Amino acid sequence: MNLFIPASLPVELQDAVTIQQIDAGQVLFQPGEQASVLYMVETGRVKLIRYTDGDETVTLEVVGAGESLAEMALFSDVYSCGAIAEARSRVVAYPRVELLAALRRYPDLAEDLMTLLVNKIQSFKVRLELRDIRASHERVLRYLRYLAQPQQQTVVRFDRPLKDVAAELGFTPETLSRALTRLEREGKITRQLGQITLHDSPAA
Amino acid sequence: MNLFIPASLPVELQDAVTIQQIDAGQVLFQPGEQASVLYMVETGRVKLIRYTDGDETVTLEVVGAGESLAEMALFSDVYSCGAIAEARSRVVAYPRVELLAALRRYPDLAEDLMTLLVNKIQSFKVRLELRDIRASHERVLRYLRYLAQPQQQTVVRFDRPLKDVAAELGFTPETLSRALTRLEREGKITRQLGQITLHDSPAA
DNA sequence: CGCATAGTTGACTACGCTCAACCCTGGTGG
DNA sequence: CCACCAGGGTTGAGCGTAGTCAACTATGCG
Repeated sequence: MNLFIPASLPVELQDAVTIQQIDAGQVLFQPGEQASVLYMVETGRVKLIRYTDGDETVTLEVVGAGESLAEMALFSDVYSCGAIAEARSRVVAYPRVELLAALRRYPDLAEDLMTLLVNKIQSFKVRLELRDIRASHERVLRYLRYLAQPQQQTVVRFDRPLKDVAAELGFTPETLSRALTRLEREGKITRQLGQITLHDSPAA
Repeated sequence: MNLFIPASLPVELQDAVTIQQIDAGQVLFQPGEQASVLYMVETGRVKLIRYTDGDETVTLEVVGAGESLAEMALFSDVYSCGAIAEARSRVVAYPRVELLAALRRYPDLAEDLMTLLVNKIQSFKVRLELRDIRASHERVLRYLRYLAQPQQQTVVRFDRPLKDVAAELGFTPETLSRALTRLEREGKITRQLGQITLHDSPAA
């Protein structure tokens, strides 16, 4: 029973679920809309954005495959931010009421969702921790190590433009670029063909 | 059925739960310890911290009354950060296995917890959004409005030293101080007796 | 072959950090 | 009761670093 594999769900939920294909740039929902659907990203990438007073947009979160989206739809009435696909994506849409009912009936499903939520909290915590590192090159280095850690690897490859990575780190593209060149100059990393390998990683 | 009111819980969970009094500065758990207990803060304030390479400590999160703590204890094996009471606090300790069992048996309980988790995700999102505002006075203003909004009020009163607030905002105490005086000078706020009242709030 | 976009590099600016001094309050002890 | 001290808060001066604006290159696409 896995929220990302519709076939594994109980039939009554399968009936309620819809799968949506969205192209890059397409809008999934806008802030203020009736929040009646919770999404899971099967493939692709969706970003959550918020519009500030000064007509700029801030990227709150980038949701990749295997992550949930708009969890607030479970208990809140309206979306507090907008969702736009960064790349062509497939998302599973769970209508709120049916999902809530299924969560009550199937503890496995509830546990699955709770795991997702807890993991998301963890990743937010990591992102906030990164923001507390002022020096750009150190923040970037920490970020790279964090990405490499799970796979126990020393190689990191980005599937998205560096400017998006910069935004996630809270930097401008220029600053990220300089940070990377500096790390390379210092011998901490090497770059080739868009993939980064880290050296001497005393992962804290 | 409310996770912060032990009396409202099913008896088998009541038996498993313990309530702890901790004084300011006291340690609840340390990073690396066996993560077998999830906590809810009844009263007081507990901060989650992480130790960086350079022996400094970073405050990841300040958990107040009515919030959960160490949710990762549900599914992870070790605590990834430490918890220290900022003030004398009462916390409810839920042993992991018993809690998981109860969550499976009582959908209301599960829903309650999911609400907590979703709310926490929301608050993280807000904090992250704040961090994207560079100018200190604007970030502070947004923060104040965010705090005032729920009570539909224009008055904010801090129950903790400004230096802690500064840390949560990602500033040094000096910067926060300057930002506040600037906001006051610009007529956006007024300060008196440690409480802040905001004016002309076009809450976005 | 343009055109758009991403990435890089440079020069300059701006703003938050650091260090320092100072004020103020509360608590402690003579 | 006052002297002393500690900590929080404020203010000032100078510095460092990320942002901004700009130009240039490289790549991909119509």
